[in-house]
Amino acid sequence: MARIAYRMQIMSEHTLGSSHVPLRDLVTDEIRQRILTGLLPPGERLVEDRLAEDLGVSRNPVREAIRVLATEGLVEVAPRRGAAVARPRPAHAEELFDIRMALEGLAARLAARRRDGAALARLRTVLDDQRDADQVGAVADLNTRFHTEVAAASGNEHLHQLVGPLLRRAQWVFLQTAYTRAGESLTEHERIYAAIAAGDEESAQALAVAHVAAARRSYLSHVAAQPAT
Amino acid sequence: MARIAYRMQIMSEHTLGSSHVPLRDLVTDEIRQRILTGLLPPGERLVEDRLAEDLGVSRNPVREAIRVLATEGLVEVAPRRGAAVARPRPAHAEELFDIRMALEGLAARLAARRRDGAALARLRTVLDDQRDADQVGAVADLNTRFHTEVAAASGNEHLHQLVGPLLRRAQWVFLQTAYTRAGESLTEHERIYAAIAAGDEESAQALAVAHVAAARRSYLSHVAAQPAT
DNA sequence: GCAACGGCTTCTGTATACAGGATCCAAGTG
DNA sequence: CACTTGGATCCTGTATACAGAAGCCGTTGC
Repeated sequence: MARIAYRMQIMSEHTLGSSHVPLRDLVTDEIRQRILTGLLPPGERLVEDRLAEDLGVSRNPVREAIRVLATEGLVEVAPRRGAAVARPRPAHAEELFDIRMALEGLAARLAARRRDGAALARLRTVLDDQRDADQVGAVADLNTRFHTEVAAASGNEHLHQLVGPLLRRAQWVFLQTAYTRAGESLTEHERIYAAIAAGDEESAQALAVAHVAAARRSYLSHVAAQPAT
Repeated sequence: MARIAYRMQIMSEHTLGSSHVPLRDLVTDEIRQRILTGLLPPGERLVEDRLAEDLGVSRNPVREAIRVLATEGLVEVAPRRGAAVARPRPAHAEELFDIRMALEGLAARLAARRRDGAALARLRTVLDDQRDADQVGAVADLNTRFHTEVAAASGNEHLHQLVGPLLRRAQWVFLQTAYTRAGESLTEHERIYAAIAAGDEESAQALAVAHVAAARRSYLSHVAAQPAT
């Protein structure tokens, strides 16, 4: 309750009272964040009343948020039995990697073709932040952020819209296995950035695909070494 | 109103009273269908009260349906100003083609790798239906259906889940330009099917990509010849 | 004649209310 | 001892209610 109310406050101050972000959106973000950070673990039931009371709102915004999160794939709903945080199965991680290679490769290529100045600047900023980051949570967020920005830099709105949820799910799956790969990630990101900035479509795509493929290999050996928790 | 109630009836009979499909899902399907068939044209405002009365339900299921359709990208919502059927911009069509080439290429490859018997049988059925279809609406639906089934045959759940909405949007954009490409489509589908059935990953992917690329070229020349309606 | 202002209408955002299915526990029965 | 059965409880699905923002329209002042 306090939390949402607080953020609402911040929002309205920040936007000079113009925008009036609907509660439902704040609720959606909040629940998503709780899932992504592991505060709501996989399998946890999302009881509408409890969430509503916890966030200090009525059930309606919570319900709408749950529908949205369900179409994003973060929660699973069973009719008349309610929603629960989705349980990522091992196969899901592999599936995600396949898709990410295809889409992020495309995104990098399009970004290189486009070479949009503002987008490149944002990428540069993320990379600098990534270099300075040291907290585990921040590292993961910035990693996701970089990939998101590449998708944005592609100029393909749909692609950006698709990659967003995909990356969130990937980050979440990683979270479940307490796995990161910070060092290599940064240098590979730098290479991808360089290729995009140089307008080298071919390299950009190849590097992006290789980057995801490397993450996949690393991830697979990680889960193999440390099986089901 | 009658419509939804009727479908509810059918549903509950069909499933022997076990499933009890929530109204919200029926409402979602109904509105989506109305958008996809053009009954609700782009830009049309989705006034909750009117939809609710029209479908014989209250506003809540309608609201939840709108949120879902919004995350699918079929409707656009402006805070405090309500939802409207999305307006596809020309650039969107191109964006969709890029993404479809990447994802459907991947899907065809994975399907060829997998060669699942049941999935192949479903594909075969769709192709046979497609050969017999003659009504414009049916042709478009079956075309979409084939692509969806390929995604399903990939065995990659996420991919299937991603490609579904994508195809719906593509079909819808096509609808706006009153464009189809039935003949070529069928023969190309047959080739893709053959490659998948033969387990030829490389060909399957190449053919799928070429198929979408051909559709793109054809579409672009079509809209060039017959500009903005 | 035109622009600013104020009230009205419409619609969204949010809360509350109520009905009925799902689940669980306990007691009874074979 | 396992298995069913009845009821109580929890929770979802759906409807209704109400407050306040956005847009519209007529009016008023210049």
